[in-house]
Amino acid sequence: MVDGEKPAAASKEVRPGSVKPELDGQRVAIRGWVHEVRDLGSLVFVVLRDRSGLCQAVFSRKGADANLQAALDGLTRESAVRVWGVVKVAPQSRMGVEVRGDGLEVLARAVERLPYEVTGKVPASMTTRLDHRILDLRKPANTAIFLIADTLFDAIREYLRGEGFVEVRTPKIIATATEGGAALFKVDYFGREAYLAQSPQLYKEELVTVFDRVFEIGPFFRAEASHTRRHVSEFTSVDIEAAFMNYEDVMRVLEGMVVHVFKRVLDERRRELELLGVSLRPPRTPFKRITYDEALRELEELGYEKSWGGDLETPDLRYLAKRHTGFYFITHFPTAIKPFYIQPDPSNPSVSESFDLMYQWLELASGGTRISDPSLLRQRLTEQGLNPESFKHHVAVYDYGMPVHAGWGLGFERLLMVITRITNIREVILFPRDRFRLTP
RNA sequence: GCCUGGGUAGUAUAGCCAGGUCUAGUAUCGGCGGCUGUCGCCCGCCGGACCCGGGUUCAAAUCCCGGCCCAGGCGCCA
Repeated sequence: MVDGEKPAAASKEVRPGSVKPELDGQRVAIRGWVHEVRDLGSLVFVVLRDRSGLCQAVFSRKGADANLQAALDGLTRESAVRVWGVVKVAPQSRMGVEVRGDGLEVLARAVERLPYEVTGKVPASMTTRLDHRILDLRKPANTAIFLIADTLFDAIREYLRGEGFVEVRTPKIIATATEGGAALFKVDYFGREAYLAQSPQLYKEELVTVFDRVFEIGPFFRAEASHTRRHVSEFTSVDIEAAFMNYEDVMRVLEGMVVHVFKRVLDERRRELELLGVSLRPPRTPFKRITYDEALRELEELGYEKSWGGDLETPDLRYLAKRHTGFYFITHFPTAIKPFYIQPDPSNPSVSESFDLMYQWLELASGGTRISDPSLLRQRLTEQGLNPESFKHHVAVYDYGMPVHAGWGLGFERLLMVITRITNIREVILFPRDRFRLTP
């Protein structure tokens, strides 16, 4: 930086993404990261980037003072810099506008040789991308995913609060397996055995007797050795639970929330959707609903016979997706394949008041009416081979006025996959944890 | 856990099936030089790699065995 060349006090601090033709003639200062440098000799183009977007600054070496010369000569990609100059409409530039640079200060220099091409000139494998995740996230299309995620969080909270839900946090370190089923991570809790929570299920049910409607957005853990594009060890769940509601009521909350989220993303994240090449349309409610029995019948029509009582497996769901594009619910699963807390249908106890929200063949959420009768709950615990003694704190709550209630859990990242059209869940998690990856 | 496929410069790949012509090609990258309108800038020169161990063979990036690491599918689930 040079005497007399410091940005004038009058220059306006702007982000790269807000350098628009409307600012023509304005003195600006911009902080960001060097996305690209194209050095033509006496003319140097520097593309600046931050989360708002890109802009081009152009510097002339002719007449540049020694400090600017030195800064341009030693400029490396991904360095954090401050650039100042005058905005000019520039038809000869593809962006249509650029900053005629007067000065450039390197705020934090990046090393010459990066392990990863942020500009995307060379493709990178998933492993390489995740090993250098911070550089990978700087790629505008990847940044876009998480700006959309930010809107998702906000839209979900906005919608659920609007429906009278109170945001809560339940423990992630627990003493016993909550539901059986999924494998849990064991942790050493001051010498005692403890586990990482796989869901807030029991806590959120208990909490409806206090707040009547609760929701939680939080991390949960599964120690399954799964190795697919839609499973990770640590994921984010959006959970709700509501007193005085049944499965049909919470299905309406769920589809309403999905539509609301789509609308907010469409309103606020046009640029990001464009970066991802996604054209979104909000789904229409009500979503299609088919029962488990109907699903079996459809499978049969498609030529895949399946005996009643088993869970719908991945291949089954893929077949069903041929008929059901977009969002749809599958309801009334056999009681036997559902967790102990699910309410059997009073008119036919072999099926339950349960549902899964599907997007094509991807399971996004599952939920249902919960058992509210204490003796039925104890009976179901025993039937599922669980020890009622380990659930005594939970079951006790049912003796203190537990009304009919219902809820669901939604995989946040899976919804994000649907919206961004990303097919590997690792890409929609900042720092994913899977069977093989614990760092960075 | 089971099944399939794969590991070549910092990154992404060609070569492998049909061993020798590979002192391993290309792109990107980094260094140096040139270039006043680039926008995947361009041009020239330079730099950098066969996952590890063993075996077969006159000869191994290439074939065989073992190991390590990874990707995907399934099961299970969100």
